Amino acid sequence: MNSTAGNPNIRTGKHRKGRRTAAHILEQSTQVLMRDGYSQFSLRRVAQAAGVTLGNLQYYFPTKPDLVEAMLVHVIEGYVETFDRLMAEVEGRPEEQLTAVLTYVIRDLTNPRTTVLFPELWSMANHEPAVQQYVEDLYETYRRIVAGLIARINPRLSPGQVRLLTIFITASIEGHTPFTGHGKRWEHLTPAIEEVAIEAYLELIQSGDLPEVPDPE
Amino acid sequence: MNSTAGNPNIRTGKHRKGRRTAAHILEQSTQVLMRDGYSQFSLRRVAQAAGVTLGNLQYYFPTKPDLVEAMLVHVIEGYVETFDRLMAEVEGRPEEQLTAVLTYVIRDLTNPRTTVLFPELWSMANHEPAVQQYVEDLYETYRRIVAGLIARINPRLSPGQVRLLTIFITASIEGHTPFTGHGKRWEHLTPAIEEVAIEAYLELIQSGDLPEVPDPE
Amino acid sequence: MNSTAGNPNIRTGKHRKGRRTAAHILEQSTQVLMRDGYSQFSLRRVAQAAGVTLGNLQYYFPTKPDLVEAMLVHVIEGYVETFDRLMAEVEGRPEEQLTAVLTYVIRDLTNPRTTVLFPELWSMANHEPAVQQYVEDLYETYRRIVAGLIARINPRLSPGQVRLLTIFITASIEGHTPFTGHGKRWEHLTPAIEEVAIEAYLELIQSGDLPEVPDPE
Amino acid sequence: MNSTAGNPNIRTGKHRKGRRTAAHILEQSTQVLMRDGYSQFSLRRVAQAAGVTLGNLQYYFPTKPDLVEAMLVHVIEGYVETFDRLMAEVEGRPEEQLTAVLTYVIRDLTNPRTTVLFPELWSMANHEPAVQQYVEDLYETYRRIVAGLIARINPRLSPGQVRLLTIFITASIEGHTPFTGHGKRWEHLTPAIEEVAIEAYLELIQSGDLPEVPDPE
DNA sequence: AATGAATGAGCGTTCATTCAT
DNA sequence: TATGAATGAACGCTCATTCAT
Repeated sequence: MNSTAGNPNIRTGKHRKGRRTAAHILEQSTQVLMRDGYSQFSLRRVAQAAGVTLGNLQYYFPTKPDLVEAMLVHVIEGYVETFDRLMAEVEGRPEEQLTAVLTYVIRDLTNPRTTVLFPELWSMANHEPAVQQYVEDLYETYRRIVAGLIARINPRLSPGQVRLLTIFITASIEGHTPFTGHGKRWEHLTPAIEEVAIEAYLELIQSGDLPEVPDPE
Repeated sequence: MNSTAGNPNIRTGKHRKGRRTAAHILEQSTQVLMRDGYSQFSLRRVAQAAGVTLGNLQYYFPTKPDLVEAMLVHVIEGYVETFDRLMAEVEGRPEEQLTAVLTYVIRDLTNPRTTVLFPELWSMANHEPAVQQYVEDLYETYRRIVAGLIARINPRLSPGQVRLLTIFITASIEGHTPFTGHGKRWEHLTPAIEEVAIEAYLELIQSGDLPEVPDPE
Repeated sequence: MNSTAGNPNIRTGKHRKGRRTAAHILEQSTQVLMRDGYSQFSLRRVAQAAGVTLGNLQYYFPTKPDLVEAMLVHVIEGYVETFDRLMAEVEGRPEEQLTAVLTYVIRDLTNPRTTVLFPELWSMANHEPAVQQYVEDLYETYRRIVAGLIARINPRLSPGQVRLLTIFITASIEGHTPFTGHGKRWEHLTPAIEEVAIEAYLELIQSGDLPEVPDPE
Repeated sequence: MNSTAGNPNIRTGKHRKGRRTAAHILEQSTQVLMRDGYSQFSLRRVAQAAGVTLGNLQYYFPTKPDLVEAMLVHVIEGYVETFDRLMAEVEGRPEEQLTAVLTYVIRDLTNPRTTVLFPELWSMANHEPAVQQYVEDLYETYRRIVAGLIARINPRLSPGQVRLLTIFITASIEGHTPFTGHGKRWEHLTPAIEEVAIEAYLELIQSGDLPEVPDPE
């Protein structure tokens, strides 16, 4: 899957060298976003971080939105790939699989990249619909996995209830980012949070004690 | 309590007219932050939104950090006052009081102001320590209220367990902002989320089925 | 002599308090000029240095040129008064009087005020005719004293020769400011320069070995 | 010798066109400094004088200190080259060589560039150490030439005496700038000053009648 | 006599973008 | 592919000045 297939402005490189340059720019672009925040994110900073000239950067990513889009796709691809790998690895009963997935996600919040990047994405999504779309897509991928496992754990749940539980669980976990993320005041509580969260969520799924909600279309 | 007492650069106005101007700038400043995001937040935009000249804006808030700080204090004060009012109103058993507080907070996520402002604050906090401090202070105020109620609901919980539960519950709720907030895809699930969340949290508090964690100092 | 008699914009104060304020502003104004240079000299800085509000400063000195003019007059008055006092003190033969005057001037170059202020005045004079006029007046006062002594030391010199010698001697001394002034690399040579200079100048005056120049009008 | 070798921020142009633009900016920059003085010296004025956009000017000289430094180097290089040329031309006995050098310098004071630029440099040097350094370097180049000739004219002088005489002579000459420089009241005395000065200095050198001073290290 | 409030211009600087080479 | 050159707009900030209080 070519990640930037949708944008004809972006050059991902025809020769080997060009491909490497484009990939390197994307990597450094992400680093700049993490280090400086979107408010200080500029093409010049990215070019400097990547060690290329401004002109050359704009040969690959002609405009700022082009670069941002490509970077988003790049970042999100990384997470999607990780999910795919994770799902290929975990085996056993659905309870164990869900535990593995949620454990991974909760621990990943303490990864500096995740701690910084996701709040950045949430705020960007509030002002740029394109970003909102990409972020939603990533979360939907994640949620589909979780929803599948929930449905297998408790087959009596209606589709609407599965969806509700999925939203509740995944959103709750994301909420820890600014509090138990990397460098945050409560980072050291991560293991305990892990335990409490997973136990509470499994209990909630299994009990099925949920309000009825209309099924999602 | 004078909100800008700490910053001698900021002028809050000595005459009636000046006081109105300064207050008006702060309000419009918040609107600009909500509308455009921090990456597009500029003194010129704020001045235009407030209908004052750039020079006049900087007469009251000489530097951008000064304005941002004052705006943060202004925004946070609003939330703190709301908490105070809320706590003065709710009566009854601690279970009912906690239910009232959490219900309020969950519903408030669908307030456009909250939906937009908090992700902005989370990302800003990652790059500007001063912001991190202010945001932490706000959350700590909120958490102290929640912790007090939790301890009253289940007096057998150790201080460390109370703290753990408080972080878990408050962080989980915050996590819904990008998903059930104003204009978000799952906003319509807010009432159901409310129900699930509060029931689950109360159950968790009462059961006391928690890992042991060192008590906070 | 009221120093600012010529400028109707300037208020030097009617009551005692006002006079003190105006004088204090002038003093601090000079300090700012010395410390920051004319390129960084602003009404705001002067007001802050003087501990008065901008508005109050502009009550006394409505515009920047007004303040600069008053400050110049203030500074120059100081030097003129010093000359007057010096001439009242020195007695004896004209050679000794001249020696006393030149010694004073050469030593005064190492006064921080003189070291900094005069180059400032020279450069300002090149761009603002009003400054040029004031500076010329000061130097003319000084030169008249020197010229008088030279003429008494060697009465055979024509007026043109006296003038020539006066210019040569006074200009030569001024030239040491950037080299033997306060904090300058050759400041420690000041005593030796003093000796060489005065001996050479006296010899020159007494020998009368000078080109003929037209008498000054 | 590449004049801007020390500053990696400055672009001197890699293509023919860019080199011309950078050089043109430097020239016009000097003109603006002469015309308006450092207090009115701004990047916008320089850009306008050079007929380039502000953005383009800052492409070559990213900051104001960068431009000032480059301009200083440019100006000083001009004087150093002139000295070199002068020394290559003058022949004969050291007395004649010194006469040629001092004559040149005294006459050069009436050059508008010199008349205006040097007082500007002296005052700038009092507030910006970098300028002080550059100016000192220029004078040291000049002084070394003069010192060499003095030592040859009177070999019995100690190194300390040579140094003292050099400072005295060169400083004295510089002092005439604000008085006999271009457009100054006593400009017409330049030829007579020339005669008096050189004769007096030669006499002083040859007599060797000087205080003893410690030798310079 | 003094302060507070406001304007409008100009400053140094950074930026996204375009284009020629 | 990549660099160099250039533009024009916007940014945060400082300033001289005016005016009401």
